[in-house]
Amino acid sequence: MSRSRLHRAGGVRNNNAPAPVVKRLSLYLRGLEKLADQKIEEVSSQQFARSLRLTGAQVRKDLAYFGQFGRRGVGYRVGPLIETLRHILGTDKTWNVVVVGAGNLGRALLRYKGFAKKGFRLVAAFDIAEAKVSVRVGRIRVYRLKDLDRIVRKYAVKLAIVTVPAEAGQSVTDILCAAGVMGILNFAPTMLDIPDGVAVAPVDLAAQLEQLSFQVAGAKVKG
Amino acid sequence: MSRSRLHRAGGVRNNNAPAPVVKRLSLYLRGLEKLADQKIEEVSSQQFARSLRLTGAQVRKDLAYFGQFGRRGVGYRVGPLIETLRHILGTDKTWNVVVVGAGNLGRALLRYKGFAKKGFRLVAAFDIAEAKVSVRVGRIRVYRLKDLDRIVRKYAVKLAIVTVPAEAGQSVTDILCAAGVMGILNFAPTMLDIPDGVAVAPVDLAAQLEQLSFQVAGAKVKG
DNA sequence: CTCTGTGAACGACTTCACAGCA
DNA sequence: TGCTGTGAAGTCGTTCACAGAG
Repeated sequence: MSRSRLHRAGGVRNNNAPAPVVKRLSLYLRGLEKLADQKIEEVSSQQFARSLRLTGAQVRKDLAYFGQFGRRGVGYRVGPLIETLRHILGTDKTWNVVVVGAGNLGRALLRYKGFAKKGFRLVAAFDIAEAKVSVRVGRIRVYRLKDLDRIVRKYAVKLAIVTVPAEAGQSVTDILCAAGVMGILNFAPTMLDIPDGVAVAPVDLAAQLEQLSFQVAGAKVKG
Repeated sequence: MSRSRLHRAGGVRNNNAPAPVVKRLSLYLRGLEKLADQKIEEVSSQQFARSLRLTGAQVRKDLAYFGQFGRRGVGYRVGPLIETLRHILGTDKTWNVVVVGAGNLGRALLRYKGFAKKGFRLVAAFDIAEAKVSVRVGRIRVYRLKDLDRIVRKYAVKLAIVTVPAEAGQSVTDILCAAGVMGILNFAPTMLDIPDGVAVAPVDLAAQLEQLSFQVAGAKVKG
């Protein structure tokens, strides 16, 4: 394909890329942002891949799922590619996000600065414990669960972070989905039943440690 | 293989299973623990798989990487399989773990009860900020970074959780590896250089939200 | 008959290798 | 020459389907 209209327009293809590719897009974006901090304006797939412990071919093929962003003989322009990836990932616009569960983890996430830099704005938190309700964590207020529907609609919230105990995970999820939330970052160590069209990203911290345990204990067997 | 010595001894094969299989092992363990809570003692691969949104064949094949644990015509015994999976994952013994970085996230993890249930004991935390040093978070004390080597050796710590800013990730990692840590759960949004034999599990929370953003924004295009 | 364990078939992702453009 | 974009080849994981045990 030579100098397609798509390329000139800066358009983005979406040939339903495999999930692993989309996962790496986030990694690429982070890597590119680091290069931009270093005032590096151009990078070849090879150079860039090395810093991520991948291969140039993989970077090129991954990006090619979405369009033609490189320049032959040169490489990729860092700034424009950052813009493009943000557009693909949908983070060129700001997302309002709520946190359900104002326990230790929930409060820590409410204070975490990293989300804002990536285009996510935490707008409210929710908890069932009266003691936690109405207080502020950082700038964000903790509401009663019964206010969830109202607030989610008011701020057009599409993404939620769930940090409640496993037992409460499903009921909270039902409330979120009913209110129109379309994506859930789930820290509750339980499987959530969700309607079609809603996405869940599970994060099981204990399971992550288990994986390390396996690798460390297993290495002993081999070596 | 019929009634092998391996099976009767309750031994565990390790035919270097693929990473996705090992990842699911943690999921299986969680699911089985839930069944055990419900006093369910036996389960077929089919039944079990349904609750995890997988197929029976996949569950059977995954487990078969490590041995023969089922009974034909019956299914799997929940209790013994839990023991087996813990043994495979290395969590039948307790691991001492340290947390480096006593910011919001680090402190939240220090208070998180879920680790203990899975065989991980947090023994100490570390931070560079003098204001955070010497205080206790829950039962765990926060030490100066210069005490890390001593403490890690004293408690034979092999696993660490890193919750420092991206810029500090690498230097903290070097100190951990020098002290003998073999596995790092990394919340710092940066790529860590580690010696051979050391394992890293990266957890990029902002990237997880990006994945949801992609799915939610992308769904709009299709539907 | 039920359900496991497992080769064989299939499909998905990655790597290779090179044509084509700058 | 240098580097991208991409079919073709190869590898890895999943699903199928059935023999065999209980």
